[in-house]
Amino acid sequence: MRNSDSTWQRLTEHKSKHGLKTSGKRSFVINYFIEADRHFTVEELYDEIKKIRPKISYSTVYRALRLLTHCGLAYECTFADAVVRYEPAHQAEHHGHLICRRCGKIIEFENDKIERLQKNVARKYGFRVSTHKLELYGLCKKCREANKERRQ
Amino acid sequence: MRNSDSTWQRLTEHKSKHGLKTSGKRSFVINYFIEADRHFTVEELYDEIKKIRPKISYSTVYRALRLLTHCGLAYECTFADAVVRYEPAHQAEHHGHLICRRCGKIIEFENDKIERLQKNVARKYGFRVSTHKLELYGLCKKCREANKERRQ
DNA sequence: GTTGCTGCAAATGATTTGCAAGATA
DNA sequence: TATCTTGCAAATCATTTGCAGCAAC
Repeated sequence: MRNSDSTWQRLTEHKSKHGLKTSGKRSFVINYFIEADRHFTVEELYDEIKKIRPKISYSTVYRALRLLTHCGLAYECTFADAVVRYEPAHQAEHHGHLICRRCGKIIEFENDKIERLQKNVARKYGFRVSTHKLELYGLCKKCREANKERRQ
Repeated sequence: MRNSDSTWQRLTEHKSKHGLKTSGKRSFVINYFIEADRHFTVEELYDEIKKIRPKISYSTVYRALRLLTHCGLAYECTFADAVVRYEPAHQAEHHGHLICRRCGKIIEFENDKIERLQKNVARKYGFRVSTHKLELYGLCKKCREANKERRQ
């Protein structure tokens, strides 16, 4: 399912719809993001790409991410640290995030039951839900243990 | 429960702990926010306050909101429009938001079942959850009806 | 050849901060 | 009097944009 033909199809459509040309640099950024299939801050993405293709500029990374957002292949997501991150859209659609407040680790999860309950709640208020965002903040196992040790 | 003595107690503690003095302007902003008991962007809060106390500056509003955040009486929350909002802490702790993508209306809700399921999921991954954030985006009843009318 | 893409530097917008003057303790 | 608070303007930070030169069609 992931990064399926439909991803590339959507890109092609977007390209022809907006009269875009193909460019090696932009393609590289887009591919890198899609293949990595995980969260990035702009800085993280730029730094990783710079190691491989040092001539790609910050602007190009920004512009590629904006393109991905516009054609629905990436979502902006802002966790509690107020830093903007981008995540592959197929991931964003049906999952929540577990975020460790100490080490910053981010785990994704899915849960149909929660989703069904969300829809019920929404209906009660006359809403129809199209997307949702669920973030659970706390401490992961490692960090809880690390905290314990420090206290001893 | 809301805006109980403990709110003012926490403010007093924070004041003495950090050697703050009492100032009419800062108190006004803090009071206004706490009594209003709802979400604000900085701009919204500033604009409303300016009507009543025109001599209060943007900086003062910013500084008051930072103070409230630091002593745990307000939370920053960023919905999908990427605009920073502040909300009273007692509200943030146990509820989700329903957000209409068309008119921007924000409704709060609580749901124990969802919370319990969240804790279960977290446990499965070794996490202990301290706070959570649940946002459901969609269309409210009014906006769905408005959309229908336009289509006819 | 026309139009899009890129890097750079400059612009923008939100937020923070330094500082001098005013207010509180 | 000593220290905190305030408004203003300047600084900062992330992000966007104008433009001249390069690249794709």
